[in-house]
Amino acid sequence: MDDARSASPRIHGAIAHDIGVEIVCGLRKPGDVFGGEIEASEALGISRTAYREAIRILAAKGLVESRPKAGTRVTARHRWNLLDPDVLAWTFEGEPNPEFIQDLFELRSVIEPAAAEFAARRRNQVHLDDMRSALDDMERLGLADSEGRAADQRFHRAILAAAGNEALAVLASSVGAAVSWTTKYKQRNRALPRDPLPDHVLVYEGILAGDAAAARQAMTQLLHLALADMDLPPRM
Amino acid sequence: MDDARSASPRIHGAIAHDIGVEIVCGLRKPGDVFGGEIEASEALGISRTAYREAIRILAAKGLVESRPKAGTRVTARHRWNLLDPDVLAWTFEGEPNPEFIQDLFELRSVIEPAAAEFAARRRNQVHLDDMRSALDDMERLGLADSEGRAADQRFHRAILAAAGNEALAVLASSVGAAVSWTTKYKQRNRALPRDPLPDHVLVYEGILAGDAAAARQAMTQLLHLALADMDLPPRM
DNA sequence: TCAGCAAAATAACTCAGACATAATAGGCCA
DNA sequence: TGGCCTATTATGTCTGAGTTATTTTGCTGA
Repeated sequence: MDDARSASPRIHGAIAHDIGVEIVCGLRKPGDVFGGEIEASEALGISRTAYREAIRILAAKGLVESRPKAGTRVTARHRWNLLDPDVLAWTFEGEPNPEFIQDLFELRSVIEPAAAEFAARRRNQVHLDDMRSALDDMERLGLADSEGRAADQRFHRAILAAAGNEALAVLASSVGAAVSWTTKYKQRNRALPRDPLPDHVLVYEGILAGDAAAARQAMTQLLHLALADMDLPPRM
Repeated sequence: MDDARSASPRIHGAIAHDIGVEIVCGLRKPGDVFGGEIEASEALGISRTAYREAIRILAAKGLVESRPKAGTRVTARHRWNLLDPDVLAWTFEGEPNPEFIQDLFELRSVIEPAAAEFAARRRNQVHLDDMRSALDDMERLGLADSEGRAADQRFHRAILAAAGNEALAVLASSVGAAVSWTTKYKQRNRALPRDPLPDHVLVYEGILAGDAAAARQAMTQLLHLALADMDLPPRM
């Protein structure tokens, strides 16, 4: 009937997805209690097994908490793993809170310049080759093309690899994906205020030269450009 | 017998914990396949239900992946949610990779100065009062005392609250907790190279004055001090 | 009236066994 | 050799029963 589901998620995954979206979208608020397993599961038309596994997934991401007798309820928002890839994706399926989007952009503006700085210090030839290659593809294809945007992401991934910090890499990867949801969401129907390629090249040159300060500065500049593409009101 | 478990984890939680620790400690390597559910569950002396729910938890954190016929296997490390609070805690139960610890310190040295900077711009009186109060407790109790260290954490939490960035806050909270595991792990049996309180006061004064650059600088200084307490070899 | 304790109620939790589904492996045929 | 088709197998799903832990209720006694 209403199978707006994606490829082939098993039932528990699909239910976890659905309830997860309901939570992050605010349809279910912190403190809200789920009906008992039997009622809730048969309300969804699934078995208790599948329902329970879905709840386990949500609990693993800090979205719900279940205790005997007390029942299962949505946890306080500060307990949520907001940067979990799934939670992030679910958040951007609905219409995410503008303030949260700002938070993510801000977080990226903290992470990526630092990554560029580290990359300038620790890059090796392979990293530089990857960046150069991605840059060439970007120039050849342009950012209007989807492959061109893939090249853009390759460029950023190469920088993260060069930064040599695993924790930073997984974090930036999640945040970067979320931010790209946003830009895709807005369909980038108008031209960018300025060609972004020169800024990318500046970042690359800074890293190539091993100039940490220059790389950081160039990356900051690049992100400001991306931010200008959004119509988010500037924060203080 | 071997009940090093915390409060009252249900079976599935306990098993998820145990297997999770085995994975992050490298006892089970990426690509390793788990035996079939029936064998694995009865090897652990539990039912298939509980075993499956444990696997669901691990899958939600990106540590394992299971597909029909192919079986359940440990995923590649770059897929792991390294910053998930549980994964972080499990990592620090074993003897974590020194490089990863360095990564976390480095990540904190990226996040917290930025948080201090934002806090200097956005703090209100309540935030300032919280910081001041925490600072007073720290002075009164000292960092040798456990309550004194709790005050230290309150200080940092107040800064994060003042920074007004939810994503930054949850992230810093996880990383900060992990870093504190490390320092507790080392039992801080020797005196700090310098009294950390003056540095804390400098951070506070920067935020109080609304001087973003000063707050950032002071926080960076503070973290360098904490880093010096560890015996990690300095990176380039 | 209230503090403390015991019993009942209720929800999640665990177990066992069966069947369904899907992806792989291997054989079969052209 | 190449592609298709079947058999295998592990995960996925369902059902129903029984267990456990926590909250709530209600009782008792001070």
